[in-house]
Amino acid sequence: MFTLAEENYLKAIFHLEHEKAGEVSTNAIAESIETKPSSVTDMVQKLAEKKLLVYRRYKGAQLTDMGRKVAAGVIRKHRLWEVFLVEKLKFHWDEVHEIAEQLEHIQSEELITRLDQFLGSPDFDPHGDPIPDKHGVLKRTEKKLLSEINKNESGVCVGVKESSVEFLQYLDKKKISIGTKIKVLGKEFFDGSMVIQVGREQFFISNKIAENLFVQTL
Amino acid sequence: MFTLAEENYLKAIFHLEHEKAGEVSTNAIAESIETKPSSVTDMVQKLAEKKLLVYRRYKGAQLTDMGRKVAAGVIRKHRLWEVFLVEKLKFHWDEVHEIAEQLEHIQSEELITRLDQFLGSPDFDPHGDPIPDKHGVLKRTEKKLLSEINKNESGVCVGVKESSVEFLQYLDKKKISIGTKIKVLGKEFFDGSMVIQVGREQFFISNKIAENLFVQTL
DNA sequence: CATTATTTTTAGATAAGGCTAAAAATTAAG
DNA sequence: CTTAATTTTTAGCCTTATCTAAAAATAATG
Repeated sequence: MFTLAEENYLKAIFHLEHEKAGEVSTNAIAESIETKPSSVTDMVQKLAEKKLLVYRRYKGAQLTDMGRKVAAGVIRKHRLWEVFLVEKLKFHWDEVHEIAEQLEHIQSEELITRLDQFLGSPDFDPHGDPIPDKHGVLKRTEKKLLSEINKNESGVCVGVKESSVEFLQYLDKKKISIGTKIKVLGKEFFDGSMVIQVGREQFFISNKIAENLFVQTL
Repeated sequence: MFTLAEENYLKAIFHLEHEKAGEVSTNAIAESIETKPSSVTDMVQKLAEKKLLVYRRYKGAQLTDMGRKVAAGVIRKHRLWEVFLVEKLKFHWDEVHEIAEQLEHIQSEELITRLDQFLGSPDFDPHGDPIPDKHGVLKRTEKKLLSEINKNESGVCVGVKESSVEFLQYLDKKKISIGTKIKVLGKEFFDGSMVIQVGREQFFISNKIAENLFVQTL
């Protein structure tokens, strides 16, 4: 249906549109996709002819409903494959991106339907990013930093901002991983440190920790 | 490492070399890969420069050890993915070829190592074709038609020649599938019909059945 | 508001992979 | 063993996706 290059452009534009509203600039696409602006101009013109996006010279590009749907489909595949790699093949969550980058382009509706079933129709990938449903709809969720959560609120850990070995090992030690529920019991104005509850344990964390952990509020 | 087109050429030549010995002709490659002879000439010259095959003008191509290894690697991936699709995603064995044709080009040594483990290091794909090991070595096996087996010999069902629905349903009814052990108890010269043993059952089959069932003798 | 600076586009080139048409080798046939 | 048929190769062109260099549009600045 679409070429590898086309899918990659649509995916990049989709992500950029989620970062800031309005038209996506040629340079922004070029940077995100690691190519030259002139190449981007070429490609967006082709994609515009195919009605996958609206393009205004010198202004930028904006996905059409159709373009958005195609992009979401690619992202859905990417994230489902990531779940497969981590859950079934026991890869570590930071090793799977490149492989999923290839797998996301495999063309077969049926394959994805069955893969999704096989994985138990997961809602999030191993990095805590939401998986679009088969219609390209992203589950509307509020992903925030733990540091933004108020006292007595809680959220589910869905990812990390930093992913250094030290940080991941710290989380491991504290038994925090994707899906772990965290409740904020107390919050110190002065330095942003917190007391949180994880499972039956309650403990203190510094602001540095809270600023690098993404949680999902329901 | 290698492009999609290169891998497909190497794979096709590998298969053709197994069909008949000696150099593989340009036309044969063109037919197998559904392309024009002139395109084949072009590509084999490139592959010859990369030392993946030896090419003599007007004579044909022959894989080098390296070319053979690359081809076997692609075939290994293809067949492992087929096992995955059938065993894990519950595809029917005649639906998986096209998808595996895409998956075989995913580049990641580690992925295949883990996939192989996940599948329990299978020796055969769902069609009964042997899966090369990680060094590209094919398990030396004698794949024959059941009709070629002598009285009192036995073999393991590894595939079918014909794959019509009627035939597959017949096999189903007789509880014959990939991996089923079959022993030839008697053979009629006159019409090639046989009496065979499958599990604890003994029954009669016609020559037509015996000529469309591949078995593996050890 | 006129002049830089930046961003974006155009024009022309390149590499991979494929095609058609015509030329050259090889093989087959009389 | 000479001609016809077949196979293979060469030459030239096309498409996709990329690049560089230069031109044009937009934005920023004094």
